[in-house]
This record gives sequence, structure tokens and C-alpha cells, in this order.
Amino acid sequence: MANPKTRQRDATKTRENIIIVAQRHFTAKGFDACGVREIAAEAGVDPALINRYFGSKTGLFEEAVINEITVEALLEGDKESFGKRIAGIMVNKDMSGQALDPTAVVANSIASPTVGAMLARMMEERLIPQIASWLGGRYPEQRAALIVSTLLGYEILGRLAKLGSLKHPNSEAVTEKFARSLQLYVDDK
Amino acid sequence: MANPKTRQRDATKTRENIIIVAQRHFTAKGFDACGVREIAAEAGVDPALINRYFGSKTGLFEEAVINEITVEALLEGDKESFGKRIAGIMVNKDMSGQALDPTAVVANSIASPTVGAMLARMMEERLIPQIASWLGGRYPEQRAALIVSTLLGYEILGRLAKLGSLKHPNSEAVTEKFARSLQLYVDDK
DNA sequence: CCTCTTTGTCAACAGCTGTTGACTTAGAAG
DNA sequence: CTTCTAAGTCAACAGCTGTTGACAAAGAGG
Repeated sequence: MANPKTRQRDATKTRENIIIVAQRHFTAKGFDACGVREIAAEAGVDPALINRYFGSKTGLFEEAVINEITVEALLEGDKESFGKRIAGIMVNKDMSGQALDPTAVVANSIASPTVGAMLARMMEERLIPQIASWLGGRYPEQRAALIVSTLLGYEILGRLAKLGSLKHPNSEAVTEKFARSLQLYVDDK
Repeated sequence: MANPKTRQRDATKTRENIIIVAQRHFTAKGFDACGVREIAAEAGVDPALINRYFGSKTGLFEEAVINEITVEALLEGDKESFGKRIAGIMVNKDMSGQALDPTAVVANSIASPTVGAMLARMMEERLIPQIASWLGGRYPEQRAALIVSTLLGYEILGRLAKLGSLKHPNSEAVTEKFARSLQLYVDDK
């Protein structure tokens, strides 16, 4: 039918809506700190619907986070300017955290007994290899891992800053050090 | 009495025992992933005793972790060799995680709604300033924060490696890069 | 209008969590 | 031996969690 009043019951739409809300919550607070009632409420839906559509809370996490995380955005650009570019992104990152953020998700959910291992597998099977093949050179996986490590550490620092009153390293000089630290792992010697 | 068969009921001893067990568990799994029954069982004690002695699980965390964490071990040595020294410690860190480990505790409990803010305050009120005053130079707090950030990132990487089969950066060349990355923040330009 | 499938809600259930107050026991003091 | 206090145990309680199966409503097709 030709859009009489926009469909009121659209399974695909509500599914996607739940996923979007879940991505934001899982990113901001981590898997264990999020309740299904909380996510369902913000999605304007009954909690039972999450289990109907995704099987379980873990299933929702897998579909909304594990299957959707990508590092391609990090690798768009030349290697020479990688450090400065990524450092700029991390420093000026929007603190409202509206979308699915790879580093934030991993940093906030890695300690979870339920999904920690899933994140570890995603990291070593997809993300690290992808970065490694982009890097090339010697020990690419290990250098890729240390790049990820550097970003995760900065993410936690951001969380510490948000919880307390710790200042972010917003000075030019220190940000440049951070950029050089990242570039260190890109350059093969 | 002169030690007839070693006292069987020693409040101070059991208290300290609970603290030691709690330190190991909180370090290895994080605050939220540890149950009081679990800690009490390993300490050979009834769970209720934790509340009797420390008021609450949070109180135990505060006394066993927050009040006991120190960074003095990191700052023993000259600045010139800081990077190499700390990198060596982190790379060769005992994976059994037997004791109270500052970086592991923060990395594994920072996402906790209960104690996350406590960790943030401890960081910005005690640890960062202490490292900063040891560093000296320009923007000492920010450089200190980035050193902590680097260590926290590496800690998470270690957790990813333990959960999965990700290789640690154990090659000489990559470890040296990690050391240089740390040294970057010690050297004031 | 009737029917059947999809979409969604509702109440309830187990399981686990930290926590509490009443009880018991060990061990020193009188 | 009796008493009294510190040390520890026990069962139970609320509160929360994810999850389930029975029910209700919407809307398309006959």
C-alpha cells in the first residue's frame, strides 16, 4: 500500500531501532552495566521483544556490536600522516558518544565474563589482521596490536576524565607526542 | 599465652587474609565480576564477615584496593631508562596475576558503575600528581596521564591475549618501540 | 465480515546479587 | 566452673537480572 499513514507496525524498523539504541548504550556503559529493560525503554519497546528478535541480550550484543564494528575508518589515508590524523580524531572525539565506537566498546566491555571473549576473538580474527595487512613490514600483527593498545589506553583515559575532573591532554605539544607515539608503530623502523 | 597451638580465632589475621584474597580477585576479574561469596569462600570465611569487617563489598574494595595502590615502584630509577625499564616489566609481567596490580585493577574495574568514579578520583588525586611531580617539565600532568594511558592500553592488550590466542609483542624490535613510546612522554621535548 | 499471521505486550519466574539480624561458639577473665 | 565478650556462622530477605510462555492487537488476504 502506498504509505497511507506510515506503517505503525514495522518489524524491520523496530529491529533497527533497537540495534541503534543498543549500540549507543553498549558503547557508553559497557555490556554488563546495561540492562535490557533500559535499552527497551529507550527504544519504546517491551523488553521481551529483544529476546524475540535477538534470542538473548548476548545475541543483541553480537548483532549490534560484534558484527558491526569496523576499523576501515582508521585506515583511510596515507601512512605518513596516520599518527597526526588519528590523534586528532581521538582528542577531538565527541564526548556525547552517540554512535558505535570500537575503542569505547572494547574498553568498556572487555572485563565482562559474558562478552569479553567475543571481543577478544573479534579483535584477533578481524581487526588486528586488517590493520596488520594495511601496515605491512615486519611484525605487522604486533605493531597493529600496539596501535590498538595505544588507542584503548587513551579511551580509558577519556573515561577517567569524564568520571572525574582530570584534564585531557589538549595542549598542542602533548597531542603531538601522542601522534608521534602512534606513528612509531606505523613506521617499520 | 605463649603460642600453644597458634590462635584459631584471630580477627586481624582473617581480616588481612580477606584483603589479600580480595586484591587478587579484584585485580584479575574486576569489581563487578567478583562475588562476595566467591571471595569469602577462597578466604575460608562466611560471606557475612565481609560486611561485618568492611561494611560492604564497596568498602572492601576501598580498603583493599583504593587505599593500597601505589605507583612508587614505577618511579624507582632514573628518567633516562624509564621507557626500557617499564616496558620490560610490562612485557615480562607474571600472567598468573597473584598480587594487587594497579594497571590491571583500573583496566578491569573502570567500567563499573559502583567503583569507577572512585578509581578516577584515586587516579587524578594521587597517582597522576605523583608521577607528574616526578616528571617535572612542561605539562607534567598531561604527560603523566598519557604514560598511564599507555600502560592501561597495554594491560587491556594483555587481557585480550589471555582471552584469545593473540600473540604478545614479544619480539625485541617491537618491545623497543613500546619502550620508546613511553620514553616519549618522559622526555620534555 | 471473517480469518490467519505477524507484531507486540503482559505478568511471572527462577537465579543471582549484596546485605542483615539472630544465633552459636571459641577463648580469655573473674 | 561460670561469665562475658569477641569472632564467626547461619538462614533468610529484598532487589535486581535475563528470560519465558500465554495472551492481545494490528493488519493483510480470502
